[in-house]
Amino acid sequence: MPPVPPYDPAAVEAKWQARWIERRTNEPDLDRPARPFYNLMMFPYPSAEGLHVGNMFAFTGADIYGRFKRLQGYDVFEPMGFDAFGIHSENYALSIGTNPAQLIPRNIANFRRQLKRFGGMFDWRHELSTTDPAYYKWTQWLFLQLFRAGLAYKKRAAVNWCPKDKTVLANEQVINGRCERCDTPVEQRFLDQWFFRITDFAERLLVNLGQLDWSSSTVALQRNWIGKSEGAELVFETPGSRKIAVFTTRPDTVFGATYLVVAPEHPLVEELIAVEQRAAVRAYQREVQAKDIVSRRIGEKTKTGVFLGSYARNPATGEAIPIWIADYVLMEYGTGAIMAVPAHDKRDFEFATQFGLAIRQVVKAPSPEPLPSVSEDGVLMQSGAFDGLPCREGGRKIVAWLATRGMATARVQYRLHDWCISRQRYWGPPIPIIYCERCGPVGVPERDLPVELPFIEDFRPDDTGVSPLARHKEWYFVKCPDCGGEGRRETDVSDTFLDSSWYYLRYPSTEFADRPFDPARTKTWLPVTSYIGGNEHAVLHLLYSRFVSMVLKDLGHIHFEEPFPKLRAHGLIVKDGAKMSKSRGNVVVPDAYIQQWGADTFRMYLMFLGAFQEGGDFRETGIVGIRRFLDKVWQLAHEATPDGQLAPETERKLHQTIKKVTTDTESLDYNTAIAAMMEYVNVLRERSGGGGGGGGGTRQGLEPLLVMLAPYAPHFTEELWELFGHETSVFSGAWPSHDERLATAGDVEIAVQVNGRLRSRLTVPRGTAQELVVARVLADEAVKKFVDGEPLKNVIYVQDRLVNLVV
RNA sequence: GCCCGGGUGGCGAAACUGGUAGACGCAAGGGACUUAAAAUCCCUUGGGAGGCGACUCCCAUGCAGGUUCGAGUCCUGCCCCGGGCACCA
Repeated sequence: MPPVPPYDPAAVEAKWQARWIERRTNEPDLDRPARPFYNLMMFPYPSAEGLHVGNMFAFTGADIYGRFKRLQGYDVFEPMGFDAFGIHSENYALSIGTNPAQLIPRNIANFRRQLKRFGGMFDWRHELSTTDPAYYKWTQWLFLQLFRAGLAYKKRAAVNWCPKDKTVLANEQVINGRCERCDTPVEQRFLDQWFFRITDFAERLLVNLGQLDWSSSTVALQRNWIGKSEGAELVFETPGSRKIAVFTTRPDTVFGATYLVVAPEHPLVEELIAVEQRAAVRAYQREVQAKDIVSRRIGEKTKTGVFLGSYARNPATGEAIPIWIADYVLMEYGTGAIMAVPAHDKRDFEFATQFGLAIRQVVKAPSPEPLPSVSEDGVLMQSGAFDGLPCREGGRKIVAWLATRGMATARVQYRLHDWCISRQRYWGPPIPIIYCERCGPVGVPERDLPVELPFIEDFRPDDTGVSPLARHKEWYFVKCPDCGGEGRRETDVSDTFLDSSWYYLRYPSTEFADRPFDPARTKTWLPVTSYIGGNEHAVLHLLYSRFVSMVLKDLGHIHFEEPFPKLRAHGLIVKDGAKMSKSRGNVVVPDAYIQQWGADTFRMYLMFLGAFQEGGDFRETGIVGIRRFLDKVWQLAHEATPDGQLAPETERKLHQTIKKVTTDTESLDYNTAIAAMMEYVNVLRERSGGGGGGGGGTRQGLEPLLVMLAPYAPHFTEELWELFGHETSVFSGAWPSHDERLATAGDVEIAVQVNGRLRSRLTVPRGTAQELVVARVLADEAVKKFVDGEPLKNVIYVQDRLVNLVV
């Protein structure tokens, strides 16, 4: 027998990557697929550091699934692209003094090289980048669809402002109330911003969650984010007949409302200030405004607030109660005003204690507990005619009673806010609006799209609080498309999440310059068949994408409203127990590992690290185990005989392996699928008389293994598939099916217990009847010792698994 | 504080609807081959006790209880770790 050539991953992988391109292996027919399968993974942000192992872990897992579906006979479309706009890129570009327009293409080129090297089944004909004018033309189009449908509007809203850098900061750039770059305390500033009315879709976004086949963790994150609360709006009247509406989830506690709090920005504040409190209130309002948004929202230890000097009537008790302003009440939630029930709310209790306000208990908890007692399990007390009622029932009755006087309405409240899409920055698609002195804000007509982002030498944000685009005069001043009069462009760019909210629609249609997505292609390929990504995008990206799909469906552009009926979240790869990040300096780049071990080994190693949907800690010990496994398969294949019957045990193991690898790959349990293939290879090797020569397996035993292994180690299996004389790709083959009869043939070992404790084992043919098993067990010395002549009280028999004698 | 995960050998992890805990892999120890090393192959490996030995018994899945013939798995109450939300009324 000739010596087996060594397995040289670099050569094998280069050969097959070239051949896949030549043979167009990864390019499905997008127009006439027999069984379309859109295999999507979350596209990366092309950082300067390059693709890290976390990206590769995610993409490998998704790629395995796509290749698996391909082998099951689907026409799998697996595209890849780059999410390259945004503050991330811009800040990095600022820090190294390069324009992002020059930086990003370099980063993309590097990512593309890495993505090709790891062996993904990507259809590169359909690559896209969100920074490409051919792409963002349609991002702008999307904005205009929303604008024309009345779903985009402008509103003054608070932003974080660094007074030293004179720029708007994203929330992530504010660390402990200070600018992450210069450490200056950050302030709130109010600027006009574009918003999308996503809150109009809150209920639909919530209800639809019920029909989605998604990882439960992701569903929970979305549900929390939407944050539906059911409660009531109650009205408190002032002696001057001003009505102050409050939202509460606990209308049952209204008899315990001893004061009101309104947000410092509440429009009624002006009318409610008593003369003698004017100075104090003004000072407080200024103090609140000087805080940044982040630290205001993340509760501080001590509460602050000021008495307005006026009173309102509690609609239940008729008492006059004081009105305060405090920044623990937020203008953007509910009505911007609350009824404070210090006995039954932690925050109100803290505030009341601090300022010496009345505390009145109105709920009696089932077991005595100190105030504040927030449980809804108790019954009402000190609540007039409602005493003794359980909280929930009492709440409903109180609302009904107050409603007769127009003082209450049941209502729901969501915590979801409208989506602010404006960014006073440079690196994004310009929002396609022109402000005309005569016509107001006018959408840029479609024929004038894209509104190209001009190349600006100095793209730093400046002290005007508007985007650097405003400095580019010939870009900034334009004619109004409606009346031809003087106009100016909107200088804000849009949020990166708008770019990524529709990219899955673009992939199948990238070659069409005249439409965002081709109707026929969209009909064929969407919604996405399988979407795999990380939970870091569980909320914003996925929620915005769902919202955009709903809008496009309502406007008649697409035929579905849920873009991702099936979604799986992969786990996170961490390093030394911590998330990989540039600042921690623990980012692991895959290149060196691929260089040393090859892409196939490294792919499998990442998948073998732990459960795909749970993630794990990256270590390098153990890579060699995968390489040893591949070497064994390589050896077996080279020594394999062309034919020959499989031994019964081998055949049984093969069918068990097919069964397990099929179900495990389907459920993304890649680590156990790999383990099953390892077990099978161990059996083949025992059969063939160990390694180092002697026999090898047979092709019958190995070909199904190669197919099952192909999604995991695509280059490696192509090479051996070819060795076996196949002229087409292993991915043109068919996934093996198992024969249940063969998989379960043979003997089984049964556990023998006495009183639930394992005392012996017994090997019998599968399917042996209880009587026979029990008879043999009772004859067993090891068992007799424990039964000790006692009569059997009970015998538990689990077919083919266990017998338990109870004495 | 609330909502998700999770806690199993020296390490990464397995374990179907409750049914032989530790599959698979790493590391470690011993042996074979070799002038030697690497590579490869074979054996051992949760802890404890007993036996020359094939073996036998006890303990063991974060902690404390419970349900059950039987619990890593179900229930109750705690502790710890990771992630998300967070003054959301």
